[in-house]
Formats: sequence, C-alpha cells, structure tokens
Amino acid sequence: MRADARRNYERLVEQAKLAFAESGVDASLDEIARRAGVASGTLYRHFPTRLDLIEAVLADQIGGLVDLGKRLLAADDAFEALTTWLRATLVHGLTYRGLAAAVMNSALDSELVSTWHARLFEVGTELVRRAGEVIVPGTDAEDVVRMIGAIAWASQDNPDRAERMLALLLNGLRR
Amino acid sequence: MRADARRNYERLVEQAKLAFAESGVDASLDEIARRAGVASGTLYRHFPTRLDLIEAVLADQIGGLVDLGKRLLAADDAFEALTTWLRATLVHGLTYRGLAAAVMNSALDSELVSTWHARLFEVGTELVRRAGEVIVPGTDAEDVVRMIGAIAWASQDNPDRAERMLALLLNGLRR
DNA sequence: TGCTAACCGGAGACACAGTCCGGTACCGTG
DNA sequence: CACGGTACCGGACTGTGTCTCCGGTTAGCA
Repeated sequence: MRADARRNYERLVEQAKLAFAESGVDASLDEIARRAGVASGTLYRHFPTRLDLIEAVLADQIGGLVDLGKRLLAADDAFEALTTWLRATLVHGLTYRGLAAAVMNSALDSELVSTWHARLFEVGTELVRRAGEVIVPGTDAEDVVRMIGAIAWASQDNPDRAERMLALLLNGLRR
Repeated sequence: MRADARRNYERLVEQAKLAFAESGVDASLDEIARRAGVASGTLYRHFPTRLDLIEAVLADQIGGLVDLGKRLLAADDAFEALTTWLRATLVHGLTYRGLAAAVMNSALDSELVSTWHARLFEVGTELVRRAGEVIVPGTDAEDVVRMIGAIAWASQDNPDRAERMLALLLNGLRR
C-alpha cells in the first residue's frame, strides 16, 4: 500500500470513529469522507461497504472479543463462560447506535461473507454448544447468538435495559 | 371524505398490502403510489408517514390483537394470558419483513405518537404487570414488550426460530 | 531521473422520501 | 339542475445519501 493510501485509510478510520460515536454507524459516508479530507470515491475504494468501515473501526475490539472467546472455550464452567461471552458481545453491540442492526443485517444474513463479526459469532456458537449439558436441551446455538444481537438492537442507548434483557435470556437458558 | 379520495385511499392500501407482501414494509412508497395509479403527493396526503400506511394496511389485524389483549386481561391464568398475547404479537410482527423494525423504531421510540401499535403494546405491558406474581420479580414490563419486537426482528422469515426464541423468553420469565 | 500503475478527486447518476403550486373533481346549496 | 368553493389531485421538483467512473496525480521502483 502506498503512503498516501495508508494515510487516507487511517484518516477515514479516525473520522469514522468520531462520526459513529456522534450519530451511530449510519452516519453519512460522504460526511465521513469530507471530514477525513478525502473524496467519497476514495472512501469507497478503501471500504466498499459500510460494514467494511465499521469493522476497520472496531478491529481491535472485535479481535479482543474473539481472543476472549477462544480463552473461554478452554474454561471449566461452560455456563459461566457462555455468560461472560454473551455479556461481552452485548456490550460490544452497544458500542455505537445502530451497530447491532448493521451487523445482523449484513454479517449474519449474508452467508457468503466472511467478516470479523462472523468469526465472533462462530466462537459464540461454539460456546453455546459447549454449554449444551447445562442449558435447556435442544437450544439452537444460532438462536442464542441472534438473541444477543436482538437485545443489543432493542436496548440501544440503554445499558440497564440491555443487562435486564440479558438476565431474562440467561434465566431462559437455564435448565 | 370525498368519493375520489376514498377510492384513492383504498387503492393505496390495497397496493401497499401487495408491495409489503412482496418486499417488506420498506417497499418504495413511490412505487406503491404508481401501482395504485395515484401521484406520490396523494399518497403522502393520505399517509403522512410510512407507519400510517402500515397501520392502515394492518388495521384489522391490530384491532383484533387489541381486542384479544383486552379479553386476556380478564383471564384467570395470568401467565397463560401473557403467553398467548406474546405469541400473538410475535406472529403479528412476522407478518411482513421489516415490520418489527418499523414499529419499534417509530411507535415505541416516539413517545409523542399515539398509534395502534402503541395501544397494542400498552395492553401487553398491562398483561406483563398482571402476571407479576408468577414471573421473575422486578421484571420490567417494557423490557418484555421490547423483547417480542426484538425476537420478531431477529427471526424474520423464520417462524420456527421465532417460536424457539419465544420459548427462551418464556422460560426466562418463569420464577 | 523517468515511467507506470496505484490511487486520487469530485462531478454526476441513481433512488427514494417528501414538498408544493396550479389544476380538477366533488359536493352542497340555491 | 347549475354553480361555486374547497377538498383533493398530479407530478415536477428539492434534498439527501449511496455509489460510480474517468481524467488527473502521486508514489515507488528500476
């Protein structure tokens, strides 16, 4: 990658962070480009879709979550591990307004796309399966993962509500 | 209302039903107007917002749900009544793709708006409160109502998933 | 230093929600 | 029945945002 390209990439990620924090992940891409001092064509070249930009912005956070998930896969208490992962993922989903919707609509429903979020949810699915003996029999792992996305979506701007909804889900998962 | 206005209103509702069934409630309003043989200005005059059109299309269904809810308020088994309402509302939320999102984003988050859906959810909130002695203490009624919306949102096009998620919620509500 | 391909800027195409003004249709009254 | 007035109409137009594409520029390599 050329120096100017790298510079523009970094500027875009930086301005996207600010814009997402201000008005959610649905912030205008043109506006982000303008703030970064690049043309909109440049933004699309680096980030063909909005999710690409989102994931670039959240790369560190998602990477950390995937790592956490992998560590939890080695934990003894499967339910506790699952709880920790669910909570961490829920908190992640609340990072920016609209993030849960963007991810659920793009990453999970486009089975052709391999994304960071898809990897994150794979780990989660594995944690659900591993807890299989201590949760309600027949629980579909993907259901649980989607429930977290749904809770994040329904409780945007309200971490307390998110926590309460998570408690409902956890209670519902118990045998 | 004049005869031509009534005619146009009915045409719009009819075409909206078809368009929503085809491509969800996010179908282009211009396209619906075109299909109804009226100008887009006419559509907006009758239905200032998309939710107005949605509710006109679903007036009968929502009315029936509100009636059901009121009947359930008189039922002896509060948990059973709540379960019935939650399921009926969830099924309603799956009527059209995107309906849950449209409703949750518009009706519940705009506290200034009195809509059919707001009334539906009021009844639900009341049913949750009424079941207070048989569900987890401290359960926030609005949390539960929003969970239904969230489940509908996360399980679009997949009634089986919706049912499983509802089961998780119900299990989570039990003491 | 010169060449070339990676990369850029930004005008423009496209889609859609929503507005507004001159024209038309309907309905009520005489 | 005819007329007048207002409810209602059509559709051109505006605004916003996503996305494309072509001529111009820059960076990196030989």
